[in-house]
Amino acid sequence: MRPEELPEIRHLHLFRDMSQANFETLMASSYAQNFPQGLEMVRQGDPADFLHIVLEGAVELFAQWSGRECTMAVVRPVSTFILAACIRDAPYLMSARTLERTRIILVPASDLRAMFRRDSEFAVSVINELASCYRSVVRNAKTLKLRNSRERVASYLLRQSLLVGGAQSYILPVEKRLLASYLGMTPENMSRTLRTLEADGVKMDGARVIITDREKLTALAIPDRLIDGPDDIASTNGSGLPVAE
Amino acid sequence: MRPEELPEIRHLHLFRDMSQANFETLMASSYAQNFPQGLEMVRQGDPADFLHIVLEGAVELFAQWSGRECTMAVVRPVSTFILAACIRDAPYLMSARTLERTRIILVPASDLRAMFRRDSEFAVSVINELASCYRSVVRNAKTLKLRNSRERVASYLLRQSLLVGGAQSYILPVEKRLLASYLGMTPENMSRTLRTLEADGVKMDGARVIITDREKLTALAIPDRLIDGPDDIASTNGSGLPVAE
DNA sequence: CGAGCGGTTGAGGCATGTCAAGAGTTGTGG
DNA sequence: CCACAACTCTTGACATGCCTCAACCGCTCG
Repeated sequence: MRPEELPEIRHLHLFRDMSQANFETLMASSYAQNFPQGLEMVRQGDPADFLHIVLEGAVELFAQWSGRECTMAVVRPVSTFILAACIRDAPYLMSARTLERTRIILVPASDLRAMFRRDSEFAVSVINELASCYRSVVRNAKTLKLRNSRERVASYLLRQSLLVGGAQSYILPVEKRLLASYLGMTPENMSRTLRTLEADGVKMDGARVIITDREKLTALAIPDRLIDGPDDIASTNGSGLPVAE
Repeated sequence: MRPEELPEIRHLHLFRDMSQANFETLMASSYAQNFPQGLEMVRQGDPADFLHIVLEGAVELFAQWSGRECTMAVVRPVSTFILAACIRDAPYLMSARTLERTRIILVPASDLRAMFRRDSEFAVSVINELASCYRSVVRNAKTLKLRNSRERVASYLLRQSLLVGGAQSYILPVEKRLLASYLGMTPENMSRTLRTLEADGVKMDGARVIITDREKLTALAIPDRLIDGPDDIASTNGSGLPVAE
């Protein structure tokens, strides 16, 4: 692990409040690894041996069942993932693959579990992290059950705009097919939906989103702080897809 | 609060490992309340002032958006709910209403937050509880995105059978319309789906479920431990709908 | 006994998925 | 540098899953 990386990790809410000595202990047993693009680094069902910290690149978390597959989240630097599985000492519920060349820090789950028993500040950080992540997934479930696909797309596009400072135009942070899977629809349906949304105040130009009538788009998306944020810790990471650990 | 209720609460994983003195302190600042059937006791968006412990009755957690509404979970004794909101000192993401006459213990959120900073055993319990709940919701999201409504019904019916000891016949723990909402479908669609499932090894007689061909039903449901369990702590409570806090 | 509610059934329509084909883009190896 | 392969994205045609609206049954409870 490069010395200049330690402050980046230390800066995470999860590691910010623990003692310096304990942080160093935890990092001493961890190690870095680089993965090429498109590599499945975690397979759902495997025992959760390591907390993963993304330092560079991007990781897709996805789930599989009966030959089907769907994107659950995208994790970008600097964030952690699969904390809950590590804590429960249970199998991963999701698989992970790299979307780009990616650099990861692996923190042994057993050391992690030992550490929050020793360092009560760290325990409090873990509690806050898990509570935030829990709320993110609940929000996700709400949008899936309460909004149709058209509304999900609209609210995603609007929310992304706010995340980049309310910009009238921005570039999608992920491929459309991945976004479609994340939003629970097929790429074809997504493509058609984007076309019809031109009548509702948003237009695409390749991967560029152009909001032509924010009021109209807002009327369709009906943003709700109990679904779309404002976010708790850790749910924004640049991909627009909340971190699910 | 009745003295005989304390051991029931103490028995929960969440409160099992803290010191007796601290448990008593926490309970001393809590109080019981009885609600009639059909009362909305928590409204989404309200500040989370109390952790709720269900001692008797049943509580539905549901979410609303733009005039629509869906059931997120049902909580039965003895369980807690809305832990995460209390920890984050954030607004409730879900509303709650009683399905029956219900007795609840209210634990002030501020005392709760103070307590896990003082009692490190309690902090570890909170961590485990949150991690379990997180995993429950992820499972929930997986079933919503990976299975169609027919498969969700089939796997629910099969899973319930296992929860009551692999019984060939059992009574639905909740009304069908509520179950439909929980599974993300309309009551009409649920009714029709149950009818067609007769060809797949399960038959209804009112609220009674009769499994006529377990193998056939299993082939349709394709149970998966990464979606359907085996459960972590706290996800089984008799309703068959995982507790979402 | 009648109102209200849960459940069921039918008819019809819309939303979404599936299959297929083609355009555009990217990456790779000759 | 170009040709080709692989992939994303788009579009069309079609099938179907699911919802909506409406009516009716049966039960419960005031």
